[in-house]
Amino acid sequence: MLAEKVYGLLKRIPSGKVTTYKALAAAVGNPKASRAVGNILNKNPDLIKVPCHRVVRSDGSVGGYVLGTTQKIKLLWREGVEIYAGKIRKHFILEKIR
DNA sequence: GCTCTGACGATTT
DNA sequence: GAAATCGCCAGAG
Repeated sequence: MLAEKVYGLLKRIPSGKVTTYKALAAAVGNPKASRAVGNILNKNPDLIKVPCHRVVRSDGSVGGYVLGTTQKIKLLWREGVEIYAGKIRKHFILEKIR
């Protein structure tokens, strides 16, 4: 099950860093499943256990969030991630997951 | 089990 | 460089 892996990997993402849907998909062995990954996070069963707000789009844009992108950005800043013009600074993007 | 959906990605206007 | 287009995959109905 892809969802299981995704959640597992997400928990490994350190605070102050973010990752992309693509990297996440690649990490589970399916680089093209980025879309599916987003779909999974969207239906995220445990918003507390899984830091889904640390996942952004590969182009640097924030992407979506159940509580709204605004809230998402807010959370990221709180963790030390800088975002300008709705774009995540690439320096904070963890493209390789463990 | 088939069809539709979507928090995406890369490419092409 | 922004917007539309096509392709991809895993869940949900």
